[in-house]
Amino acid sequence: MPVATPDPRQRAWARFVTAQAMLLERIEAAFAEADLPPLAWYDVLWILESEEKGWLRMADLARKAVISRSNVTRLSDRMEQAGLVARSDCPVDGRGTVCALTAKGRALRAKMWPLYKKQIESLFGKHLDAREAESLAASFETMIQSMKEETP
Amino acid sequence: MPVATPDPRQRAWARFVTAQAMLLERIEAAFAEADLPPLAWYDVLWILESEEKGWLRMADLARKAVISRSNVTRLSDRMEQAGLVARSDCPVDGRGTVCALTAKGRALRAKMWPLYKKQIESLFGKHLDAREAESLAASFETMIQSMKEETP
DNA sequence: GCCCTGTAGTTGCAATTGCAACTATGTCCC
DNA sequence: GGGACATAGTTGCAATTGCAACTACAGGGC
Repeated sequence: MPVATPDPRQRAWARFVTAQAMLLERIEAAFAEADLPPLAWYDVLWILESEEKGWLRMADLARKAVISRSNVTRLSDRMEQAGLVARSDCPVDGRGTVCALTAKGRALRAKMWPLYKKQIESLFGKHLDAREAESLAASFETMIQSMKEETP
Repeated sequence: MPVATPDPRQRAWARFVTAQAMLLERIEAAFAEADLPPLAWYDVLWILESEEKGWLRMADLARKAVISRSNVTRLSDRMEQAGLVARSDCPVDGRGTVCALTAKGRALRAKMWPLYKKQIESLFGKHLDAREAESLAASFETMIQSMKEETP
């Protein structure tokens, strides 16, 4: 990732990559230090909690969490063992499995959020004014949308 | 990462996390498909090439690439085996090791760049105008700086 | 010079990840 | 209804990563 390049887009990319690595590293460290599970667990819990129904098919969960199919399987293996989610056969598709949030999972997410929020604010949000944050959110949203459509 | 939250900073963070995962996934896939090494290799090659001297102490390389100490060791093990870098004892510090770019490493970076550039442009740069790119680069730069200073 | 403490890099080991099978089921078409 | 083909999820295996020792050397105080 060129740094001396005059192209602002490439500069933006270079900073993005570095910032991304540093931010996630710090946040994971903060969770670990507080004896909390990794960010990926939070992500899954939040995704499920955001669903009205409280559950999701494995493949949908994978897509929303942006992780591979085998990765969701393993991740939910561990989370199920910890009692945070519960899997069961999908009633409408014999091949499918649904992954549902448990009360314990909901509680853990709630417990993790204050720390996560604090980290987001102090490492990330603090350096953005409302205007920049909106713009950044919009830009990333466009990229995400475009990548999603890429292979529909 | 709350999505329905009204706070634009949290929205920005949520999109950032998702975009980051998708972007890196796509780029890694593009490299893999072209039978090229992963992004981390490119990073190391570029970091070394950006140094006037063409080499760096292991710890500095780790810091610049934002990876752990043991990770640089392993990464440079593999890259050295591939002939892309060469390690030797540091002349001024008996404990140290320097990692230097080889001609082959330089060549590989040059070979990877066009594809990488294409990906950056089509997935990321395309969705930013110059103004947004500048702003984004500046914001991330601030975050990076702040995190670096955090533990000096 | 010698001891004590700190730093550089590496390595062992356990955990996580990715890719390529593999199994089971659904869907389409005849 | 039966077979071909696609899809959902899981699993084996190899590669990568992270953390905690561990070794080797540096630097300061005596």
